[in-house]
Amino acid sequence: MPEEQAREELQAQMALPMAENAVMRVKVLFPLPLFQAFDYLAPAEMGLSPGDWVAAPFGRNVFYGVVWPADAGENEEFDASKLKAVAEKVGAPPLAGEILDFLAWVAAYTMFPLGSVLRLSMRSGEALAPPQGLFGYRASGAAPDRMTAQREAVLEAAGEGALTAKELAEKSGASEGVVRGLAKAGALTEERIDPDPPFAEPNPDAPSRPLSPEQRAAADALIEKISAPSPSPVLLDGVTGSGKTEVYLDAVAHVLRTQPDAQIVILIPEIALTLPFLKRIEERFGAEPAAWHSDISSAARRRVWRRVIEGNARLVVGARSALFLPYKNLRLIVVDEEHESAYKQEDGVIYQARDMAVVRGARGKFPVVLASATPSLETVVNVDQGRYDIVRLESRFGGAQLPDVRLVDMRHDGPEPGSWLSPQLVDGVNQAIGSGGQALLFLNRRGYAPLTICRRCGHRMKAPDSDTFLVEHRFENKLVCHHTGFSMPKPDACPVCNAVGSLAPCGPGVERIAEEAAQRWPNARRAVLSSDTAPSPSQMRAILDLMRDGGIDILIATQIVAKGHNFPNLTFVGVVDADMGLAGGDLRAAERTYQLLNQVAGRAGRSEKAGRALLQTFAPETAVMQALAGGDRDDFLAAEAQSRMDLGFPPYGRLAAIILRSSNEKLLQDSAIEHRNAIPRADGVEVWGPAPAPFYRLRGEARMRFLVKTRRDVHVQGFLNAWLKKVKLPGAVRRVVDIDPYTFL
DNA sequence: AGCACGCCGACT
DNA sequence: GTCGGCGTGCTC
Repeated sequence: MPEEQAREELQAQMALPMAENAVMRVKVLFPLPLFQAFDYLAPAEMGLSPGDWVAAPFGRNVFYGVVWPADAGENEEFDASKLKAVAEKVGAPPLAGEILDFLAWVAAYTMFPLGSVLRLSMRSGEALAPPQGLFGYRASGAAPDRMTAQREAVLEAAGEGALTAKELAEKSGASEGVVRGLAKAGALTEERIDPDPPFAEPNPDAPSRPLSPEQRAAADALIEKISAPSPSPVLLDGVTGSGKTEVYLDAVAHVLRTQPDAQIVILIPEIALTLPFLKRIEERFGAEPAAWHSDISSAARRRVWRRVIEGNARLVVGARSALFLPYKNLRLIVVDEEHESAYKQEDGVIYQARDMAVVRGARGKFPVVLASATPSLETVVNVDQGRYDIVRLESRFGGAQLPDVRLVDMRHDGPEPGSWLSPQLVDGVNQAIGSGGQALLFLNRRGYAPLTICRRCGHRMKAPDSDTFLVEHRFENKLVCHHTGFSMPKPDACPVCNAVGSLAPCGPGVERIAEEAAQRWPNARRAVLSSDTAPSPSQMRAILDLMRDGGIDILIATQIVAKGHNFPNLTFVGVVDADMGLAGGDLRAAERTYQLLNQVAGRAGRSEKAGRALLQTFAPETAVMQALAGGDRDDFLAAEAQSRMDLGFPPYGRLAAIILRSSNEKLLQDSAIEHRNAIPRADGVEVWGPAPAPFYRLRGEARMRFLVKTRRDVHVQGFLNAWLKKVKLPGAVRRVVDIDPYTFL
């Protein structure tokens, strides 16, 4: 066994006093779900230090890992006979800067294994392997001995840069054999091509539209704040349509200009928004930024990862996972739409990317800019308490007016039975399309009806392996579970009482609103936009472009429409069910409703045309609805803050959820009881549960939940560690800790 | 994450 | 009598 041999050799060397043959011990962390790094032997001449990449035998495999810093005060002595040797040092640049510290912090905070957190930084599996030999061909200028039509076509196709045989064959229509033949004949020269071509340098001074005086002032204020020696995070608070993107891009330009080695990442919440956003960045800086999200190809992933760790990708735009890339010299993070719940990662390592961005900035002593038109309460409180700075941008760009937002009290002014649109809403649409404008009907619910109920026995149609109601999708004649993706044809008879034709749709989805719109406005050009009608980004783009260009009179849409789109001719927005997000006891429900509806209403009147929005609600007196109608965001936030303070909820207290799940219900219940019996007594801590999680059964698994609420000064992780280490988990029960839970599912 | 070790049901 | 199910535990 070469491994054993290597170890024996190293151990033999240890006995020798010569320094150049000395063996040292290093800690190696693997991207596996393990809580600690493991000790290895390595020859001193390998010159390993923390952050270096190595390959090391672990169990029966050899894995890539990272040399990890030794714990402070760790024993210097070690038993070499128990240690294996590092297999090799990998020729990739080391993890540098704040990242090791940051990863350790995230692991301790989220309570996930350190190795799992490291994996977030290694999401390009093959990036550490030596680059595959990739050869390309270019014309040598020499003519081949014999010329044929196909050879001619290939030489014609060979251009400035080297192209692979495959590319040349595709371009010329000849086979790869012809290409190789020409290379052999000396008419094409073969050369290695870089599988990871570098990113073009962004130009901070590329020609761009000048900022308005207000934008200029905001950009200057932002630049001043981020240039402080030890900058605080800055909230860039700008109403929809104020051009805050241009403002923070100006700050990005400043960093690019003044720090020639600096890297910058802009985090955005939605992958669907990436393409148009990338184009915008490219226009501003005259170069394509490095894009990172879960959907990119493995080749692109590898390229970005390598260029990022080398420090050669200076501007990265990405989804939340881009925060964990191994930047060589990260100097600025921008979190766009910081209030978006998409920043909360819910599978694997559970984290809040916006909050972790702030942590990474603090560890690396660089600025973090949080941008939003409707900042989260957490961020606003951080500003009020002086932990964050703020820059405000108050007026809409180009003289556009904020829409006039009013409420329809559904208790008195609701629609006729069998209809979902109140007379006022119908009137709003009529006025808009009658005067050559466009209307948007917003309902954040896919499908035709959210619930199907048997009129005879009262049975509600549920997914077979989950506690979720099936949503009718009439276009496809299916019943669909929106949580698990289960779907079935809509049955003719009730599966419980067998009554034929008794299954009745309850409540509206966008498809049902579309049906009503078709009856009311048969001559208008209508379209439905949801993830069902536009499953791919390009289909979505097509509908949005059609809307922008005036090809649609009435658009019926879910929240897809809320962000980042500009419809210059949209003059009316009707919100079918403004109360929808308020049900369900989520502590951020009101805040999210405010953010979403404010954003939707803000779609109207983005150019010179005045806009109007009507919100149908059964609770017009609530603080959210009053804030939406009166436009006083600060009053609303103050009311929200007060109620969270009264309840001791975040940001005035801390929350954590423990979720136990298992397909073995008996084991799950026993384990839940065992957990309850082990809850330690602690000052300033309340534990609720065990309670069945909402959707108790999901994909055949049952789930129980504990909710922990503590005072802000309590170290929740310490409490949880003390508690959870007392309970041994049966293998069939999975346990997940969610620090700062958003949804309690 | 892998992978082995270890105890209980249907097969050559 | 064995093959193999996946529950449990370990990897420097």
